Amino acid sequence: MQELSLAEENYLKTIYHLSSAGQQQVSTNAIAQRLNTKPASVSDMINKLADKGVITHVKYQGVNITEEGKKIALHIIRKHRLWEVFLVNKLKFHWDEVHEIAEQLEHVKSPLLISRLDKFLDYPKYDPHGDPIPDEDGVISLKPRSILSELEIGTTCQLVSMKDTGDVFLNYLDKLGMKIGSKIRILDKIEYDGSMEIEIDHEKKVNISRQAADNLLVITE
Amino acid sequence: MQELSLAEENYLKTIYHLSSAGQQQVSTNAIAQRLNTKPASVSDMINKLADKGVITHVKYQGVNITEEGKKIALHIIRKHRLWEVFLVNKLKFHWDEVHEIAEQLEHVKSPLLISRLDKFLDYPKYDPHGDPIPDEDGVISLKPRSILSELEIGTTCQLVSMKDTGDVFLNYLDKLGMKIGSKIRILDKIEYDGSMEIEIDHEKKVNISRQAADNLLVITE
DNA sequence: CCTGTTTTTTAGATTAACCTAAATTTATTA
DNA sequence: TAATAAATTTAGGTTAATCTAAAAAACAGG
Ligand SMILES: [Mn+2]
Ligand SMILES: [Mn+2]
Ligand SMILES: [Mn+2]
Ligand SMILES: [Mn+2]
Repeated sequence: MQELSLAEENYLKTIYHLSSAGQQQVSTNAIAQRLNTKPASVSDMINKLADKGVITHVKYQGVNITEEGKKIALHIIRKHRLWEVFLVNKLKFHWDEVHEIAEQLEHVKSPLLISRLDKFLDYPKYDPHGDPIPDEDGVISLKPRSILSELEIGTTCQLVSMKDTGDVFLNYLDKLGMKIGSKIRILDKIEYDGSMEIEIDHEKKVNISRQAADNLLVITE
Repeated sequence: MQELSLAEENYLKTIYHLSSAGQQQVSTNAIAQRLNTKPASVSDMINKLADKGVITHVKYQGVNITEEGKKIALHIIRKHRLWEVFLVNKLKFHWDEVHEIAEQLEHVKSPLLISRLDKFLDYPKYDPHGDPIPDEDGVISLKPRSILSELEIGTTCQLVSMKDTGDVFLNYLDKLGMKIGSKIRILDKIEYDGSMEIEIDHEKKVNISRQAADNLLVITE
């Protein structure tokens, strides 16, 4: 995998995001807008990235990211999202404060650092915004999400998002120590009212109502 | 405090290190050697840094770092050393693997990040190489080091280095879970043989011999 | 399907951080 | 102390990443 400069990495990541959002073909103007640069600067960079084989380009017709480019972009995205998890879960930042810092941290180069960080964070699958974290090979395994209340006793899963995003509910989850990325094991389900006894992050055991469990989206591992 | 570029930060840090090692005046060649650049490049950068007021320079006579420059340099060094502590204590890197990574991480800009990291690491005073970590104001409080065996019962201190650096001793400490930066509280001293009962990092209680305690250098807080 | 508007590229500059080679200053030592 | 050697600076150039202004191509509405 090639070594790209910081600027090249930011361009490539932006092109990846734009191409997986809209339809492949990414326009010069769209890139310029995202990166707060001028279209002329983008044209320059497009040539450089095309020379390196991470995108293809037909004059006046936008760019496409190549397989190699996609792999590199996903590797940067992996680093970005892992650092975001670190900032929120370990350093206690709020999820809306971490993007800019991760934007810097994602460029740190070290073969070992990210795998150690991944382990330290206990191999999270989603970042604090609920976006999936690609694996070491750049693969995003977007397993279908389940509603917590529908899972069986004994199942282990990871919280990925909430249906109800109201303050009251989020505060309640906060009090329980539950956040996106938390590992949940279902210890028991009470037939009477549908409430559940669960274990959060291998440490805390709590009871949650049927109503709460209906609003928690998780993936099973 | 000014915003310096990555290259400027590396130059300034190098100048600080060279000037606090030898006598103030730092030569162009010495800087070039440290940074693996050419003297001509150093001359360029010297002008830039002098313009910004972080060093002073008299042609053909080397540079001196100013008070402002010192403060900035110490701030970068603080970040470098805190990241080193993170890499060793949290990500389980060995102390001789972390320098290059910290060399990159030290340049991440965020007002909050470092104070949160400092807290997360429990306000370490020394990095994994035994070098002191400057505080937020860039002050290094190099308290005199004591020998553990000479402290009183009830004292809390932090391990900063070992007199005996032989493998056997270091392995023994490793087994006890004791490393540079560990907090040690003296629970009891046995008059009979001078051995001590201590608590390591607020969790583990162990007994160490007089001989071991004689070889542990600590600072009291 | 022509023509005005938008998009994209090209041309030409600038700034930061380097370099080599040559000039200049300082240091050494015969 | 004069000349040789070493250190430092200057001159001139390169590459990466940006910009403005102008040219060229594509698009779109009548
Ligand atoms: Mn970035
Ligand atoms: Mn995110
Ligand atoms: Mn550095
Ligand atoms: Mn160190």
